[in-house]
Amino acid sequence: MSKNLTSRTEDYSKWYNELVVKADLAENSAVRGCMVIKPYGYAIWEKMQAELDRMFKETGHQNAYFPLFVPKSLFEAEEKNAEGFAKECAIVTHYRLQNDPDNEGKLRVDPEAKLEEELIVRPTSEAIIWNTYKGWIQSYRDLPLLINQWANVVRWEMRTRLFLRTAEFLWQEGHTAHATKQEAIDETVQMNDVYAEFAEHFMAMPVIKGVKTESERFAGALDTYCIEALMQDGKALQAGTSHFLGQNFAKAFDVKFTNNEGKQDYVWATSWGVSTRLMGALIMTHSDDKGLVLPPKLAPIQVVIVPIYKTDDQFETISNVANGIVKELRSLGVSCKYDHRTTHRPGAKFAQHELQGVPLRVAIGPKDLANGTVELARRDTLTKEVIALDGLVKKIDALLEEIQDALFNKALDFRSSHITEVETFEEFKDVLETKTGFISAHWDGTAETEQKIKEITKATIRCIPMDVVKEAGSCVYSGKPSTNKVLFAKAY
RNA sequence: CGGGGUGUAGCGUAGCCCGGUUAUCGCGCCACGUUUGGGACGUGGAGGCCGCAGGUUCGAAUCCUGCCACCCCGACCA
Repeated sequence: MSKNLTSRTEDYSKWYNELVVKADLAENSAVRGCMVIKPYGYAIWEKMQAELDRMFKETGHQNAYFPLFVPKSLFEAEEKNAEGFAKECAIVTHYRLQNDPDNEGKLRVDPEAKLEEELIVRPTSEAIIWNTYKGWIQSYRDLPLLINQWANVVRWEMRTRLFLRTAEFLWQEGHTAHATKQEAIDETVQMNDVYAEFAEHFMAMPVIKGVKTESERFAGALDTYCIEALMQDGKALQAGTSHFLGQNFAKAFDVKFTNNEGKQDYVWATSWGVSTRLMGALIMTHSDDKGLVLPPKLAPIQVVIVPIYKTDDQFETISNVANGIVKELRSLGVSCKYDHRTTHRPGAKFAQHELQGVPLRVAIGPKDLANGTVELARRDTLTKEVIALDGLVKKIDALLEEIQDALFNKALDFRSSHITEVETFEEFKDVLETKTGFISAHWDGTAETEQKIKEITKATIRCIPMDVVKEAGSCVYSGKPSTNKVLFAKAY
């Protein structure tokens, strides 16, 4: 099992390098904490993007694009939001370079080219988007406005972590405007559900849907809904969030509309997002020591065929068989690659495809040609069997579904066995130390208790689950009355 | 910004304490040959401002000073 994967990249550098490299572009690197996503890793992101995008459109959303730069005056308009992000902003102050008179061959910032107003590189786009919406919304007939943006954002974190907290990351951010409070709340919950469905159905990653406590809430939101996943090392990961913003942004950016009674009102808002952090989640949910394990629905290549041969004649015959299989699989919508490289031996190819997490591998050699068989190997169980070439394609099609389910069930079993109900603080600390995972415990609802528990144990309240059972109890820390249990965990 | 650690070839490293031939080894890379059912083997080859800048010395990867970068632990973190 791969533990503490992202903070110990050196241990996994071999296969991490297949996906991504940490940026190291210059000696005095300003791009520190960013990442270069290599083609194979990006192909996984594209698969995720495509499915999410389809789900957004099925729920009535459209894509649009807004500027990278946010003028400071706009950024500061919604106070809580600005305050929340102020400490992690990259700021553009100048627009021109010039030759450095004191340092030949070098450039310097032209002191004459100072911007009148600084531009903030978006850490999130609420400000620029709501400023734009102001001009788009006049009547209830313009609502709801359901827009999503695929973009990059920059958050200058003091400490970065590959995939989970990079200084620049790719994400999508949905920003919607509604005529009523209830409609906005419904949208917030709906999009959280979409995220949960994506995580479970495509990533094969079970998640817990819930609501954040006030202290974990998005800056400027009235409520933050989230999906929380559990990684193989027992730490929780916030995999997606959906925010009910109330009328905060509408008031800050003066976005009013005339309702069907002819009265002016501020619109109700939501925002929701998931990022390349999901790739970290995918890796840390399924991978093993041999490398990635990808669920078939997100694998850029679902089946790889490796030829084993001695002579050119054999290679040609095997290639004919392989190309036939490729054609058949593709007609079923299975993505398939025939690895006909002559520069690598079979063993090296096997290892590489395992590293890249290709769900199924077919090997064809002289023995198979003689017997009318192939060797079929599963990435998730690392098992292989020799089966008849006849019926192979059907078998593969069924097996891909089986693997998708098996991965989800394995992850679900792991999570189920790592949710522990505790009644006392001693138990709480003990489970955190020895067993890890989620802890379900009573909490008195105060930020003070939450803070104290965090200081003592480093565990935070991940969420109040949507399906929480109301039951009277007493707080695991303070002993004060509580109406329901909440989920704690150490988190990334 | 505090505490600790590390910088030597694309990657991983030895050498540093105690200065002295042409800077060590493995992986990877290139050429040729033999190979090919789980990361092949042999022979040959390429690749180094030893993090940067000063200093001490006949001589510095090694000693001294300053700087820079990275990693880990904190602080911070929709």
